[in-house]
This record gives sequence, C-alpha cells and structure tokens, in this order.
Amino acid sequence: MHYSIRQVSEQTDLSEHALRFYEKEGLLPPIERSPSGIRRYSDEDMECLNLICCLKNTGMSIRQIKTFMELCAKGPETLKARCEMLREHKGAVEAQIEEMNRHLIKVTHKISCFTAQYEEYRDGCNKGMSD
Amino acid sequence: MHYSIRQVSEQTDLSEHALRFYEKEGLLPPIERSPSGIRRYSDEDMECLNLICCLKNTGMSIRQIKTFMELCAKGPETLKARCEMLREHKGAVEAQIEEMNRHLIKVTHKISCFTAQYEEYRDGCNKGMSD
DNA sequence: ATAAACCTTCACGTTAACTCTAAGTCAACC
DNA sequence: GGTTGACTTAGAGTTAACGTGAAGGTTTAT
Repeated sequence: MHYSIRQVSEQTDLSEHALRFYEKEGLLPPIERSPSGIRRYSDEDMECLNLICCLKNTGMSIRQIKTFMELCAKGPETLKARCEMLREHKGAVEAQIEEMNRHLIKVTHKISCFTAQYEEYRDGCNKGMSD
Repeated sequence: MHYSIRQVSEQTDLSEHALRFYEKEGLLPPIERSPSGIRRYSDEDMECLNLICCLKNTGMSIRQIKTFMELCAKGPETLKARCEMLREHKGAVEAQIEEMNRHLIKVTHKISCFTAQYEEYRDGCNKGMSD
C-alpha cells in the first residue's frame, strides 16, 4: 500500500508542511516518488512516522529524533545504540514527570493555603448574619 | 528584612534581568525603593516570588501568572477566583503528566521491540561460535 | 576616588518547530 | 489548448515564550 502526503497528513496529525520538513531534515528516509515526483509513502514509512510521533510526543527534539532515525537507517549493528538512546530518553522523561509531580505538590499546598484563607474570609463576612 | 536584587536573584534562581522584567510585566507588585531608587525586596515580595516560581515551574505562562498575581493584588474578594484558577491549573498539569505517561508506555514498548531485535541479531552473529 | 552594584530604556537575541510564499510542474478534464 | 488543483522546490518568515544585552547614567561601599 502507498499513501499520498494528504492521506499521511490525515492519519498522523502532522501537516503536509511538517511531513516535507521532517523529510528534508532527515527524520524520514527519502520517500519514494512517482515518475512525476509525487511522494508515495509506504507502510514502512508509516512505521517510521509512528516511531517519530512517539518520540516527539514525549518531548524529544527534532535534532535528537534525527540522530535516532539515522541510526535506524544504518542497519542492525546500531540496534544496541538505539536501545540505549531510547532508555536514556525514557529516563529523562521519567525524571521530568517526577519533577512535575514535585512541583505539583507545592501547587497543591498553595491551594490549601488559599482555600483556608478563603473560608476564613467568607466566614468573616457572614459573621452575625445567620439567625 | 529587605533584600537587594542581587540577593533575590541568588535566592530564587531568577536573573536580575528576569526580576526587573517580571516587575515590569506586572507579575510582582511595584517593589519598594530606597530614596535613591534602589529596589528593596520585602519578605512579602519574597513570598510572591516563591508563588511565581511555583507556578512557573509547573509550566504556567507569564501571562497567566500575571492574571493570577493581579487577582492577588485585588484583595480577599478574589480568593475564590484564585482557588479556582489554581485548581484548574493543577488539573491541566495532571492531565499533562498523564498524557506523558501514556506516551511513555509506547516508548517502553518500542524499547522492548528493539531489545528483542537486538538479541536476535546478536545471537545470529554468534551462531556456531560457541563450543 | 574608584569600582562595584544599581538604575532606565529599548532593541535584540534565542530556540523550536514549523508555516508560508513564490514560482513552477504535472495530470486530467472540457 | 486552457484551466484547475494538487503537487513540487528553496528559502524566508512566523510565533511564542522568555528573557538578554548594551548604552549611559547614578549610588554605595571601601
């Protein structure tokens, strides 16, 4: 099966602009063309894009994704390096999530502070207004 | 107690530029000045900055922080709105973390795939090399 | 008195990730 | 043959957030 850039754009939530951009930047291998130069994405290309989106969604930069995809293109002797890169990336993302959680605790604390202040203030306003 | 901009910069990990910038942008109330115009940060200002950093660390934009701090400056009748804003922000951050975790699962899966491929490849290379 | 630390204003820088423009090609239909 | 519309290219422009830098002047500390 082959797909036009429009179809790929719809399936991946990447704009056609972005797809050409990724190809130009070397994130994707050069896409097969029809005799008249029109891109024909293969299922293999779709898998690459799936992986790219996965990395992108976890905040990997275009530059790093490029490095990773270049390893992919070099064949199986880079499999170990790829595993290492992914594991490192995973660690970084996990660290980021942990940091977020730590900061979130502070926000939660602030919410308690403001909530307590609010209740105090509200009760102050209502003083002697009941019965 | 009062602090110079330098001291505050060191305590908060914000540059002096950033401190002036935040004040200009209205994230901070106008800071008290010495007769000659030099900023003297109070403990209250430090608390504001603490809150600002807290929001900033969880990814709140400068614009939103400004909105929040303006509410703070308006006094206790905005306490409820402030609580709501913080809770909403917290929800957004939590959602973001959840999304990250979802994406991370995919990365983990990819790692398994590559690891399996790598082991297969490595074993293939070593075929007949033992005994 | 001299050097560090502070002040203001305004323009400019940085990074990332596109996105748009202009000019052109190609295939199909009328 | 002409028009439409989807595609191509290279390269410039955009957006957004977040400051940073430089110039030029004042104040404070030793």
